[in-house]
Amino acid sequence: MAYEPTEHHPAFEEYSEAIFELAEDGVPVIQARISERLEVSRPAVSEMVRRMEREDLVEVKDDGEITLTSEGKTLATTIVRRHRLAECFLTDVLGLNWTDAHSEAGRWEHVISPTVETAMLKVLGEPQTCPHGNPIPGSGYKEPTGAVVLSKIDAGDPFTVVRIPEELEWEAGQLEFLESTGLMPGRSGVVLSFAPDGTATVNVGDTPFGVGGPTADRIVVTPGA
Amino acid sequence: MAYEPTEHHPAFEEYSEAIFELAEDGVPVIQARISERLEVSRPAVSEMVRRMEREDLVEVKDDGEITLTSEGKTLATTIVRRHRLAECFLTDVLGLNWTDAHSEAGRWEHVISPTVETAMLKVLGEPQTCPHGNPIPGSGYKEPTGAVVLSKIDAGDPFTVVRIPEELEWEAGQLEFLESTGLMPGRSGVVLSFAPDGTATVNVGDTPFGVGGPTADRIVVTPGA
DNA sequence: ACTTATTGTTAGGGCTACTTAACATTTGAT
DNA sequence: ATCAAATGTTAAGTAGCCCTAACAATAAGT
Repeated sequence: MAYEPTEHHPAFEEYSEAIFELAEDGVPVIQARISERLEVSRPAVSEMVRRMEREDLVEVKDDGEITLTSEGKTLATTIVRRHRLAECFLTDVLGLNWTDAHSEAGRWEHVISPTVETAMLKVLGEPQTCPHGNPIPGSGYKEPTGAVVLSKIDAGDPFTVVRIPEELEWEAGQLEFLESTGLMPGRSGVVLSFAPDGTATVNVGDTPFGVGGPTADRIVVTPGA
Repeated sequence: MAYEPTEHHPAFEEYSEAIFELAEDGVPVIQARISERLEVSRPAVSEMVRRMEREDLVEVKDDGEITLTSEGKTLATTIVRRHRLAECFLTDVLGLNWTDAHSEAGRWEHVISPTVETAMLKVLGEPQTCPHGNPIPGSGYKEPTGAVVLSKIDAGDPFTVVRIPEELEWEAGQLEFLESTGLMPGRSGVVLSFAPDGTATVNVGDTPFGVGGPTADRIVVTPGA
């Protein structure tokens, strides 16, 4: 019981998070992209953006680009931090797999209080990234220098996975696939070849497998083993 | 993100839980009591009860008594189980105090999935009660024979705390008080005296303290140390 | 018996967050 | 330059869950 609402409406949390992550992924932050990511209609986004503007969470530039205000950024980083912390917690403490952890964290992020957040940080030993390698805001994490996307690695060269951007986590089956192949942060492998359509063939374990062009364009790696 | 709704509306979860716990506490389950516990207006309860009746979660007897259908009972015990499991988890794994654990669990109960529930049970070693001593539905817990309320213990006699009913957990400051005095499940003490108004003076540690009549009427104990 | 308190219901709203349909505008491609 | 695609907005409506005000019925107290 005690269905205590959070300081901000859950929808505001959700939209702020989406805006933050789109920017993080290098996607232009416009209403249409938010509509796609949250799977809501464009009018719904239009209305929410207006409300968030009124509440001083976002600003809309003349060209339609949406940016978070400092208040909006605070909200967004709080939710993203809780999301990624929850993912760590769910995998490390509760033993969930990558995929489940991601979807569960999507609900947990809205109910984690400052008290619990602190307790989780302590139990986990102040992690700096989520299990997919994405930085936990406020942890002081610095992405390794020389990080590039997988598709930039030359055929024949080795690489080490840095992170799976949030954008890919949303594609159905993507996390399952990456987890099953072992293409996960910290793992090293070799790019065997590239097909004309951009598909990469890589090897991080026993068996080579193909990674689609758009996916290889997003996965962040460092050159070398 | 991924603000996935649970199978049932959160409000249905909340109402089912309230109904279950009122019955558990021996309070007649009528709309007025639900209204008080959930702190919503009577018309709101009236409407929700009608909707839950339509959805086959509850039945309303001629005298106004509300009972859960088997479907309603399933929902209620699920939520109560998750609530109490979360309380165990929050205190044992994350180190929260009694009071915080109770209010946090009020939100957690709505986001815990079957997968997480199973994982928590495993990590906690299949607990049978929450930190306040209330049974976790499905755990097979049996209340000790001879359990009575504190006010039934004779002055001068020893007792051991069994549980703090859910009803008391909702009173502001109650859990803080009980935790600070050490009047918690498993702890033993002695009833020193009863005042004419029912107030009990008890000792479970160094310093005797008073427990109000209505509270003493609810706390469940077993006679003996 | 009469008054008061308790309980449930109607009626009339409100707010949030969503939907579809329709339209206007902008952008891009050829 | 033109046609199509992409984008944002209005309008109108829905569902969920809540509110106050007002009223009717029942239960209880003196």
